[in-house]
Amino acid sequence: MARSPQKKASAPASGNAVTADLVAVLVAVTDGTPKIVTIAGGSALPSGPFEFTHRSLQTALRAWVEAQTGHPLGYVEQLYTFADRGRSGDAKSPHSVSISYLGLTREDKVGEGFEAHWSGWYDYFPWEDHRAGAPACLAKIIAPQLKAWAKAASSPTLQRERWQRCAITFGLDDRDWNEELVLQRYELLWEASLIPEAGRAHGRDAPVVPGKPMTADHRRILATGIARLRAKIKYRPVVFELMPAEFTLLQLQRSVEALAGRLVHKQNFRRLIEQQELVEETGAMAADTVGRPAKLFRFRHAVLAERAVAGTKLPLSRT
Amino acid sequence: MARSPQKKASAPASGNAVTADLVAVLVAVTDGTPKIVTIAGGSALPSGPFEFTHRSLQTALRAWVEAQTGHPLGYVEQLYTFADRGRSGDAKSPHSVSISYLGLTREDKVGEGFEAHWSGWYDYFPWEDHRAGAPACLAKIIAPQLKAWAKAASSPTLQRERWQRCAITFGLDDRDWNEELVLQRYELLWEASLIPEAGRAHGRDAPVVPGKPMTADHRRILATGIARLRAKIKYRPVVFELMPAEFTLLQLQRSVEALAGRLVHKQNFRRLIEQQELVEETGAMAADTVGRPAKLFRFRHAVLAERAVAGTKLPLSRT
DNA sequence: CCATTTATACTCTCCTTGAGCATAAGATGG
DNA sequence: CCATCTTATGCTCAAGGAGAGTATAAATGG
Repeated sequence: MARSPQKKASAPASGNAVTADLVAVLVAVTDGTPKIVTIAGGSALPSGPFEFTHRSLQTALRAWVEAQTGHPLGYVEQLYTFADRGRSGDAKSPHSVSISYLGLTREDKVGEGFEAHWSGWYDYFPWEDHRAGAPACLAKIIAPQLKAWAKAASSPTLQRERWQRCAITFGLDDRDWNEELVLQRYELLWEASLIPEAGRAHGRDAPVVPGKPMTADHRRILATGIARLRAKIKYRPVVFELMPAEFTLLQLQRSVEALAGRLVHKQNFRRLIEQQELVEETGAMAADTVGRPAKLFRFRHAVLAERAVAGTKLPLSRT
Repeated sequence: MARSPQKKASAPASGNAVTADLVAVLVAVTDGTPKIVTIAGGSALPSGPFEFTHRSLQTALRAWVEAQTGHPLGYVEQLYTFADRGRSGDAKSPHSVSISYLGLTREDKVGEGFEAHWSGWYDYFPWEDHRAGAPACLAKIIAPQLKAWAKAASSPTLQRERWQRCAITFGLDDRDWNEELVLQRYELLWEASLIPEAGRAHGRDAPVVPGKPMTADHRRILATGIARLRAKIKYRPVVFELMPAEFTLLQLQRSVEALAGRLVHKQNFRRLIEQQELVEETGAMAADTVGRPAKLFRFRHAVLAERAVAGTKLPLSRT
């Protein structure tokens, strides 16, 4: 337990040595697929020890990613810090604080000859992609398993409460799907022992929920990152960090949809983008297109000064 | 720099020992004043080393605060993790990672005989309280200083950019005040060397911006906490963590206004609270009141199940 | 020319939000 | 008892925004 304040003022105490790790969720969107940098065959997020030769965590993360990709990292945001005991599964390992970050780039910026590569994030969370309607695995696998878990509660009241939580979190029983609840959904599946990482004693069957697992709590960190990004794109112009220099409005829309995991109304999307003056025409038209050619746009960097701080909006509001 | 991923998988590395500190922003609202727990005569936030006898950071923080106040801590949320080198100002001190938390309680829950006591948070950020209109210090002191700082930039373009940032962030030049930009405002004042903690070489005058300073970066952490809370009350029912069991709608409104630092339209506030069914009547009426007696309400804890996750709203939207 | 695909311009309705008016129900001082 | 002050509470209204649909334009490949 931390000492109580009357015993000390504010100087940091010594002793209590731990190690500090950085874990990064590095996102890109290519052809309507949100991707993340993974290592170890897609079973882990890139991570490494933080070294204090840097002025700050942010600096360290940028330097690390730049060394890996050869390009500066666009948007960076701290996600969460974990310090759970035995986090690595080994109770004897030194205690470690893991500081996770979300970073946005473009896929083409990854350097050569690295173990790291890009994996689609829906490989890890297949139930999160609702662009073609609710995924089959939701109704066929997840909902029944959650129902069974709810039924297994000790009292009828608890059973009802459990199921209500499941229904709200996963949009079951005709409730609306809320794409921002990525972390809550993952944690609920964990609680119900439907996630391999939960590693509890299971009955006859191993957990059957689809989705690729990851080392330690990396999938939880990824869930945190996805949730944060899905929330962020609605009020900050961060999507543009994931776009090429020039793009059509449909490409932009597809990227937003890829991240949010749901479709948006095309005309309304354009209306919002244009009325906020987030983009400007380049004058050129898209070349390789099917159908009527679209104008090419570029991000108006001026808005970063005008409203980086003031907020923007995308048509992804709760219904 | 962190090692690049191709050299390692995901097991935490040893070496690189640091210490982990917890720093807490513990908030209560009494009589329309938002307060925080401070130590050292109000010059620091409560902080202490994290010990790994706890399962998680959250657990450690709760235990620590409970030991101090004798009551469980209501809402807890992680704020940010700092690991800046020389954070404590002493380059030779062991490197330390500071993990900050926001916690909500009630003032009456503080135990006896502790150095810790409550300080009004506007003592540290006088320019953040706009309930009685824009504070005088904004126009009289801050705006001129910022203007001088902007003028001091090397080129006309830079000068304009600086001033535009100032105007947006502080709502100058007839712009709207955005109460959520607490951290950006503090950082801008820091950048302009108008904050004692910035500790740069100053000209003839010491910085003159009003507001009590704090040790190290504690005031920055407090700014982060205020900003987070101001954002949060708009879409999560967290205000109730700060209210007594029974309250009138006006009391609730005053608490929201205290946190947000701005007034809200009374009738619209009630409309929103009631139509979301956040509260229920207790049947009793407020006793010690002036004017027509108000009904007493209590928080409907059912909404935590119904929509803890789904979101709520308060009439504090951007205009 | 046709169907098909995508782009782009409008329209329409419903709901939310900000704001104000009006009335009710207490206390207080004369 | 009345006038006045203060707070509570109910109701209306107008403007703007969001969701959804219609219509037309511009390209492609038969």
